Order: sequence, then structure tokens, then C-alpha cells
Amino acid sequence: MGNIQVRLPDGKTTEVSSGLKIQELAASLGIDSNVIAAKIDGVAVDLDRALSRDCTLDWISLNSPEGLDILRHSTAHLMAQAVQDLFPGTQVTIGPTIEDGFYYDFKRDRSFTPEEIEKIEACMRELAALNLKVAREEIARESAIELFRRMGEEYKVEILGDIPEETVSLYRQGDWVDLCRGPHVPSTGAIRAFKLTGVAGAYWRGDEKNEMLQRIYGTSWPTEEALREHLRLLEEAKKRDHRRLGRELDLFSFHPLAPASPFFHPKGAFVYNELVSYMRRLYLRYGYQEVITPQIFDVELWRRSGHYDHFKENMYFTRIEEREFGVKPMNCPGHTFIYASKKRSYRDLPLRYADFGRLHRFEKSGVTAGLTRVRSFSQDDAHIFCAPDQIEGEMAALLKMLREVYQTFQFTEMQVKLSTRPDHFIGSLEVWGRAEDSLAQSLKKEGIAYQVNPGDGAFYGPKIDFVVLDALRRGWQLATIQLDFSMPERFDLSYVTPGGTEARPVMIHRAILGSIERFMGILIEHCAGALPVWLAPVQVRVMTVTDEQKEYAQKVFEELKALGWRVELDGRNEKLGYKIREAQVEKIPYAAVIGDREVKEQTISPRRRGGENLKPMCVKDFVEMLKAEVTQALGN
RNA sequence: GCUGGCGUAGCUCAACGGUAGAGCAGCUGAUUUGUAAUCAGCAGGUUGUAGGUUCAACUCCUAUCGCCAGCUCCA
Repeated sequence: MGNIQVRLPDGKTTEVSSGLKIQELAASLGIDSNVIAAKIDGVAVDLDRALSRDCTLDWISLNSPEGLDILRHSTAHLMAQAVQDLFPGTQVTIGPTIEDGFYYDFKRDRSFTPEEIEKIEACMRELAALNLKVAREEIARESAIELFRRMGEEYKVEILGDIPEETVSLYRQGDWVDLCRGPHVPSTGAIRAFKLTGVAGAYWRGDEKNEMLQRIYGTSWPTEEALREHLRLLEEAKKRDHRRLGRELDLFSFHPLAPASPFFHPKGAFVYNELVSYMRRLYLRYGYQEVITPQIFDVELWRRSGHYDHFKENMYFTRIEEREFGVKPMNCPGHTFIYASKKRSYRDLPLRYADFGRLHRFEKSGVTAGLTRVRSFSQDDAHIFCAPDQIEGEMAALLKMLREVYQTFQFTEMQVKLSTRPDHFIGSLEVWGRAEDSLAQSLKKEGIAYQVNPGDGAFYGPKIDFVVLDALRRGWQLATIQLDFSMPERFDLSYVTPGGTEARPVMIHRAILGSIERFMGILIEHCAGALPVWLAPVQVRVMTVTDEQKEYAQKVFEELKALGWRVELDGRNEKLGYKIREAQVEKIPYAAVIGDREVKEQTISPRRRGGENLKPMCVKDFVEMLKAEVTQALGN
């Protein structure tokens, strides 16, 4: 065995004898114990791996994203070991890492009870304490198939059947073995801070036609502190849950007799309408015209549009006078009728029809959730009818509008996905290709990075989806832009070109907030219920210190009200601290405190939600301040 | 729809085979109070619904509805 040259992360090169294990090299270099794996020329490997050629070496620390991923994967293995120790006969399937954690799917006749989960967790701690060495082993695929078949692991055998390589790797810890690509932590003792977080059913390979497996979720971290911090964030998210805030702030509620259909209370309805007004103001500037269209249509319409063939499972139907009707799940077909109500010229295009019409979509029970997934909703929906050569300009305008909207709501980050032709589609392949290219071109032109989501388009055309990240960095899909050459065809839409010939317009389906319901839910979580002043159902609460100031407070209240501010008066016989607390809990942006001093000086003392006390000021100055705040937020 | 969990007062939760209890909210009264909770009293529940087991059911069983966590699907 000769010597080899190893280039270390610090740029220095060291000469070691071939066959030296990375671990041994690390020990000799005094590398800290957080290093749990390494990279040879960029490929992640176990510390147990021997160095056999000249290479560049990088350390993978527990604190790096790659290290965390390895830790979590190893924790999934540890869990699988515990499960098979405790419940012989349970088969393992797959156990990948996910954001902040991992899961492992098991084949077992019954599901895991909370008590069993506790037992599994305890068993995992014991196995971790044993600090079992995690050893990699490479064997021929055929031998692996033989091995897992003997062990009764049918799923592993199936997985092995799909692996093209002739050699596969196994990982052993104690007497437990699993098929795995690796790498893993060197020994189970590296797994320090973990918690099993949930159980759920999951279909084998994610297909509901397959048998259901039992999934256990968990999370794993380098330190106890990191684990605690993660659990704290989960608690924080719970506090922001819009379902909880919706009740606490008296915005909306649900009733079992109208499942998945929200009731907006006065304050919630105010916010809802204000969101719609906001979009209407934008429509004025961006050249949209609002239309109102029917709620139910003869199924004939849905047959023509393709919804009957491709969206029927999500629709509500009703029969009357021997005629079958479908409640609209989308506005688009209705808009084609307005388009087709007269002869159109190229001079009319683009035509932008906006519609806040109520939509109903049947969603399988079990998928609905709060405001984010409902059966009755409306969208800031619009359909743009334009000539093919206008697509680009429309897309650019749309992206500008979209950015403006997201900035207003302080969604500073977004991800973009281009979804292509699904299995169920209408129209020709050629037309689909054209539409997909158009969308991709537009994104490139605007310099927007995007991922492709194959097969995720609407049945009538490809789409661009926009996912925003909220304050807790959770992703939410809001906007969608869909390019449609089929609907104009199906409804035989046309316009007269400059040359006097007839041409087919293109339809762009688009929504920026998405559904108003869903957007409201996301916005509530984003701002933790503290809506910006312009959107808050109550903007100011005027409050007295004692009854002495009631008269003046009433005057201030009337004054603000007359100026159009949404204001309430709290003249109750309670301590100021009590009134302040209530206003704070209700997340009202401003409390206007009035005591004897204010009466004497004809001022108010505003207090911002959050605790900031402002100097006493006259009502006029206060109003100017509010105005400036609104203007700043809305940028106009 | 599927897997699992959970439904007790408006809200948060207790009681877990022996005829339902607390805090907050609500109402009444006292208190006139300066930036996140003044005190006292009162009222409020056929324990989601329908069956069943039992001398006895909030508690055990079955069905059903709803909610929650996932799977699948999606705005």
C-alpha cells in the first residue's frame, strides 16, 4: 500500500497511507466530535470509509444542513430498529428525512398507539446509549434480495428490484440491518436529541390504490437546546393558527351543518371585503373590468368546457324541472359568454374580466382545513382574452401586479413553479407545447427563477404557481397564472384581425390572492392576527381613565368616526390597565387614552399595539399619522 | 375517501363505571381607577348525535356527524 495525497478543507494537503480510515485521519488531526461524516471529492461518505486515492476531503458537521440530514436519517434507522425490536413481524419500507425531521413507514396490521410510541422512543434512547457502531457493508444486489427475502422484508425486496446497480449497501447497527445508500452517523451515540412527533397512515409509494402503511414522524437535532427551540417554534405556530385567531378575534367560525364553509362574522367580513376593495382599486389601475356571472349553469356548459369530464368529482350538481345543473367551480366558462356576446375586434383586446363570484368545489372530507381549504369561496379571479402576440406583454404586467400585491402584504420571498401537462388534459399536444414554452419564456424574460412541476397543470393549460413564505418561513401557494388555448377553441371564440380575417384569442386565467378565504387565513398567520392599520376591522379604541373624561372622549370618538376611521369607545368603569389589555389582546392597532391631562390640553395619548406609548397629540395630528401609515402601507 | 387521535359550559381544561367541576368570558353589585387582568356575588352543561352493555355510563361497545394530524388531492 502506497501513500496518497489528501487535500483538507483548510486547503493544506497531507500525505497518508492508503487504506487509512477517515475517522483515523480525523482523530489524528483533532477534528471536533460534531463531525459525523465526510465528503470525498464532494461525495458524502461515512467516517468509517477508507481513503484509497488522492482526493479532496471535506468534513460534514452535525450543524450543517447535510449533517442534519444524515443525523435525521440515522435517527429514522434507530427508530426502525426499535420498532422491529419491540414489534417483531413489522416490516420496514422507506424512511427518508423531511424538513426538520424524518419519518419511517412500516407494514403492520394495526397502527401504533400513543403508548407504543412512548415505548419506541424509550427503546431508541436505550439503543442510542449503547452507542452501537453503524457499519456499512456492500454486497451484490442478488444477495441482498436473498437476504431480505429470508428476513420477510417484502418491501425491501421490491425496492431492490428497482435498483439498477449491481452492488448495494447495507447498514448494520447491533443485530439490525437495513438497506440504505447512507451515509450515517458513525455510531448510535451521535443521536442525542430527538422526539417522535406523530403517527399517520400513508400509502405505499404514495398511491392510494396501494395498501396503507403506518408512518411514524420524528424530529432530531444536534443538541437538546436545538430540539427545545424547534418545539417552541411549533408552539409559536400553534398560537398563530388562523383557526384559533379567527375565533379569538371574532373573525369567523364554522358549523357542523355546513362543513368546510366559513361564516364570516362582522369583523371578518370587513377584512374580507377590504381585501376585495384593495384588489378592485388595483383593477382600476391595471385595466381590468369587473363582471358578474351566474352561479349555476346547465351541465351542457360544463360538458363543453371540459369540466364535466375532468372536474366532475369536485362539482356540486342539482336537478330541477328535469334539467341538470352544475354549481360553478370556476368562472372561466361564464366569461367566454360575455366575450362571445358580440363580434370582437383586435382593437378590443386584451379584454380583462375580473370576477369575485362565489365558487363551490367539493373537497373530500379529510382534506379541508380552516380557511385554507374550503368548499365555498371566491377568488380574485380574472380572465384575460388576448391575441397570441399580446401574451408576453400581459404576462409582464401580471408579474408586476403580483409583485406589488405581495409587497403590500409583506410577503418578501416567493418561489415559482411551472406546472406542465397533466395526465387528464384537453387540447392537442402541439398546443400544450406552445403554451408551456410561452410561460417559460415569460419567466425567463422577467428573470424569475422557477422549478418545473411536471404533470401538475390544470386540465386546460399549463400554469405558473407562486408560493410565498410567511413569517415562520412556511410556504403557501397563492397566485396562479394559467395559459389556455383550449377554452377559446371549445367556445369558438374569435376576433377580427387588422387584415379582416377571423382569429382565435388566447385566454389567461389568473388569480393573485388565490381564494380570498385562503389568503385571509394565510395573512392572519403571517401577521399573527395583528393586521395592518388599513385592514384592521377596528383601527382605534378610544378609552377613558375615569368617568370624568367621558364627554371629551365621546367627542374624540365622534370626530374620528366622522373622518371615516373605524373606531370604538371604551368608557367602561374599569382600570386603564384592564382596558389596555383588552385592546391589546384584540390586536387593535391603536389605543387612544384620555385622562384628565388630555382633557385639559385637548389631546389624546395614543398607544401602539405592541406597547409603544406616543406623546400626547391633538386629534388632527393623530389622524395625519394614521393617514401616513396607511399611505405608506398601500404605497399610493 | 383512507389511517389514527379527539369531541364535557362561549373558550381552555378537570372528573375516567356510582347521579359533572375550575379558571377565563358573560350577567349583577361595589370600586373612579394613567398604559397587559380590582373585588364580591349570580347564572351557565339531556358530557357531539343515535343505539347498545350494565343495578348504574362523561367514563365500556357499535354506528354516525364534526374537528385535528397525516396520506391522496388542490386555490
